[in-house]
Amino acid sequence: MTATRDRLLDAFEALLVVGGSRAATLDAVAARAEVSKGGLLYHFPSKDDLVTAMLDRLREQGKADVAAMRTAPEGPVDFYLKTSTDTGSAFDRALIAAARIAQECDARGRDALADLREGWFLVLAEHLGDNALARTVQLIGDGFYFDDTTGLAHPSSLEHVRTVLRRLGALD
Amino acid sequence: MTATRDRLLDAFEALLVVGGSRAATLDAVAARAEVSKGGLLYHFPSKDDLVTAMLDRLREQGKADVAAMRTAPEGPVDFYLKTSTDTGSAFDRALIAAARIAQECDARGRDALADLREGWFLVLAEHLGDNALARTVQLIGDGFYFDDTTGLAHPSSLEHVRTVLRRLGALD
DNA sequence: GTCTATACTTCGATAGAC
DNA sequence: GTCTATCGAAGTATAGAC
Repeated sequence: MTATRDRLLDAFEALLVVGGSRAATLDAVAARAEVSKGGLLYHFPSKDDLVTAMLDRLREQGKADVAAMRTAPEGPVDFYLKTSTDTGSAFDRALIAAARIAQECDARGRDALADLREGWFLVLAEHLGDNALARTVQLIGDGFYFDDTTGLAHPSSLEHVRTVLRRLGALD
Repeated sequence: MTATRDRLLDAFEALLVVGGSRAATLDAVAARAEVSKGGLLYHFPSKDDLVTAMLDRLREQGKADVAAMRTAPEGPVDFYLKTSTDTGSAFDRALIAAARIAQECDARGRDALADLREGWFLVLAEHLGDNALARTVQLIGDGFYFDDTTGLAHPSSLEHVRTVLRRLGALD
């Protein structure tokens, strides 16, 4: 049954998002997924395995996101900005969870995020035909992302950024 | 003697930067500051007190940074961008340490960062006379900051951003 | 102001029943 | 595939000597 497995990964991500790395203990994950700790450790023999599986799932979601970004009707830039601010989606939750892991200076978390960012950058650079502009847009997305993960998000920021990117011809 | 106190705060910050929240245990802080755990707990009766003191010191450094930003010869925008990427300064270390705390969903860490950001934003908005542009510059700084805290920084990013901001007239 | 020794809790992980 | 019981290590904090 893969249902329990995914429920455990969901619980792990949710705890990372809400309380950070210290809050995402095996006890807490098991309790949230309504499984005993023994049950958890059957699916993931160690906490490292839990982290790895979570990041693997994120990579899958990331591939789908990049594909959607390429064909988005509103264009890749606006799609990228919106998903950088969108809070609540499963992908967003997985992304924030990975950031918590990366903040513990875990190389796997950092690598997973780096690969995702590489995928987004390629699409942005190809669409804009301008590496400096693409990198700037990516940094703005990182900024949204940081603000989200830290609870610093400002409601009007997205519209402000759109205004400025229109001036640069990066957005319709 | 305030020397030991500051050495303990330095050690706490350094451990947060290098290894994240889980690595910054009282044992590790005491060892790094070359003090016994009992010695540490004399200065900071609980870990919460250690966090509070660290954030208080950050606020002091933050006031000085905003003041320097106002009078920087290169202008506040370039000053802000540079300090957002500058790794290694005491202020930068304190800032990253606060981000680690904020990532554990600690309200004090989030509030300290929010206040700092408010200070920077006011200077940017006043200098640029354009809230949308100021918010965009701030997000770019947040992006640099996120990349630094996660080990995702890209060496050419600062020059790329300068290129784009010159197009916008936000930089000489 | 700093140390050692120790109490108490929580964490990650193992063993074995069902 | 899931549970209970338990272990050893590590975490925070206290007590009391110096």
